[in-house]
Amino acid sequence: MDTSSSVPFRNGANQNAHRNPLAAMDGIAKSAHCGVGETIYFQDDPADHWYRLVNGAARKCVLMTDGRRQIVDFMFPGDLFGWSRQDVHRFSVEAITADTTVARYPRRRIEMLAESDSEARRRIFEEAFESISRLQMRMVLLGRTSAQEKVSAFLLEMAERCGAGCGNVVVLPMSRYDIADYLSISVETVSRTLTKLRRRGAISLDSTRLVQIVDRSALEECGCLYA
Amino acid sequence: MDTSSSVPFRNGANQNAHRNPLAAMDGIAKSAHCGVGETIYFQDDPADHWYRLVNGAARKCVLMTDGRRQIVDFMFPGDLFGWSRQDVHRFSVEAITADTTVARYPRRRIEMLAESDSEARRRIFEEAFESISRLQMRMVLLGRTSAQEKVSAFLLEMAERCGAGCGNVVVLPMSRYDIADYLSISVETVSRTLTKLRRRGAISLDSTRLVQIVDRSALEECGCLYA
DNA sequence: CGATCGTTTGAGGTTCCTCAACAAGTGTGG
DNA sequence: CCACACTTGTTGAGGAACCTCAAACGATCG
Repeated sequence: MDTSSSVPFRNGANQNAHRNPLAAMDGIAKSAHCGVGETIYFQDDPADHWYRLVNGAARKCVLMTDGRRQIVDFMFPGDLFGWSRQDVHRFSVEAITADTTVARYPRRRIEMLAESDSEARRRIFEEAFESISRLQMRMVLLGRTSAQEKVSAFLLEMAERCGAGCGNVVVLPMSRYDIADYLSISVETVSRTLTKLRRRGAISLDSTRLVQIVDRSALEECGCLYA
Repeated sequence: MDTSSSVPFRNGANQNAHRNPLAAMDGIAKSAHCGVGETIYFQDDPADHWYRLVNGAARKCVLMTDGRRQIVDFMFPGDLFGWSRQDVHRFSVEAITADTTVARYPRRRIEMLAESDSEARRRIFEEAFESISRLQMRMVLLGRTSAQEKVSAFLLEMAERCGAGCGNVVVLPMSRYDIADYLSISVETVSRTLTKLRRRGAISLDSTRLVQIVDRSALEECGCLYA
């Protein structure tokens, strides 16, 4: 937990240019490699940069006054984050995997770009709407009452967002603790629920982080309750 | 529940021009008065209009396949809603109070406005970020485990968003059922929790819909756990 | 090799959901 | 005007789901 230290940013170009509304600015973007648990930006840091995840995975979290942690979102390659209407970030973002790479864009320059380039502007807008859409879907997920529904929906979401190929094999980059804080249930319940899903034949757990969706409809029955 | 019928929109200008990034378009906006329970737009309706709540209150909801309803957000005067990256709305919006008034703006015209008017564009952006910010805060709220925390946070949110004057008197426009579906707890628990808060002297319930915050710090202790 | 972390499983306790009943308020029709 | 149905809100009892505490195991790392 206390391994967190701020990430040093370096100049450099980025790969992963697909789905990147800020591609025109990649020349001046600074990129950084982060170790596991390293903080990309802290809660209450000045919000004068936007970020784009180039590689790896990251978590966006809040720390409560009572010590509990909540994960608001996970970030995967291509995701844009760090925008804010406020002057400071209301969440902190930490790298999850060892090979995490982030590109950092100056907020002022982004605003200039959005002012001058209507195509870039349109794509930034789309990205923002995408973010709203994902948040609302996630809200529906969190609204689920039972742990089974939550975990099932989580697995389907991960298969969608970071699944390999066919979409039925998921390598989870995050720990059970992260999943628990993301779904607002206890670690033990996450673990128990996964075992239960495995016993039922809905998934197979080849290793702790490697989940294979065997019976997708069984998961959807639990976790995909909105029409 | 089945009183819902689509709202007939009429031409007309709007009051409540404060905090309205679409003020320039009010001339062509159509406004409508809605009765209690009337639907402003349905889930899966084509998303070719934006809306702004002029008066009253509304709820944005999803209907699950198992019959449960979830309320994603409440809308109050000034709030902009109905935008979507998709072609169809993913939620439905229904009026809560009898005196609800909504202004409807054609999406295509909004896009034109955003293209030509940089000030309007900036304000639309701000409104979108505000929406994201509120959604994330709400996610933190939903992540709360106990019913007390949820209800406390809810009351504080309502005092903020639709409180009268000093911010300690709240006239709730929504029913206990709405609150339950908003917080993802049962109606009975909402009712029980409110009585418990009243017995503790944190609030007073002058009538079922009229809540007065007596001991704000007691609520904040429960419901405002993020720093 | 010991220490720490992540994961899983068990036992007990608490919270909340479900079912049920009841009271108060509202609208309708006779 | 009252009887009636219906909606909304409150309270109680029982049971299920989940949280907390605890212990054990494997993996990783210094």
